[in-house]
Amino acid sequence: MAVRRRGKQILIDLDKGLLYVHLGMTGKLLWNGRSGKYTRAFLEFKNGTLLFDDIRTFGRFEFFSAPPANLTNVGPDALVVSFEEFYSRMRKRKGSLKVLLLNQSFIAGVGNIYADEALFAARIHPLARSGRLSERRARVLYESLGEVLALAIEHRGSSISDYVDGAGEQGSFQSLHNVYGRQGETCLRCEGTIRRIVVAQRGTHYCPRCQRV
DNA sequence: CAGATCACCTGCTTGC
DNA sequence: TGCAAGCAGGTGATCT
Repeated sequence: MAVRRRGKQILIDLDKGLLYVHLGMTGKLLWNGRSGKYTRAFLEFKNGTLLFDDIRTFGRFEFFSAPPANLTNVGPDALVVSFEEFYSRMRKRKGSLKVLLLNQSFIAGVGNIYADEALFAARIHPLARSGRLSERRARVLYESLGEVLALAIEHRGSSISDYVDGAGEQGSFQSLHNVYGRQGETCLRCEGTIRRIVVAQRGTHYCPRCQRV
């Protein structure tokens, strides 16, 4: 049984078929866990049971005996993509950078918090046009994104409320947020005040003073 | 086909 | 105190 990941997608190869899992916002996998109010699905194996719990039901837990070819129709993983590919594909886009970073077909694995944090680290305005970013600034963004994601993984992500993962642990990256959720507070890098706007239906946080278009 | 908008769902927070 | 309204977010459907 091989377990793979691409972006936010978890793919588990079974003897016959494929299990596709997406945790959405609040999903978690439990091995031999106790089923409860939020257990949405389970799969029994010879040596145990895989449970899928999900409070907000944004996740997916699907078994395919014959997986469709386009099941993983997402771009290269954000931690794997080369700068050359990142930049050349970015240049062809006309929309804003925030939207592009969230687009899983561009690169896979970046969520709302990490898009805001990466743009802040790179000093780039979330509404900056993707196709107009200089190569030098694109490289800063690329490196910032890698650093933000690596640090977040090291801290087991950002836990909302009292959410715990399948191992019963909380993430702690939320205490390291430099811009996400800090609207109205002073920028940690300059004298600006963090602003919150809505982009692509998502809360977007940035410093209007040190993040340039 | 790229981009924009809406809907889905549930627990927590806010306001009266 | 209690209850209603507002909010959060990943993605897929739908429309332009």
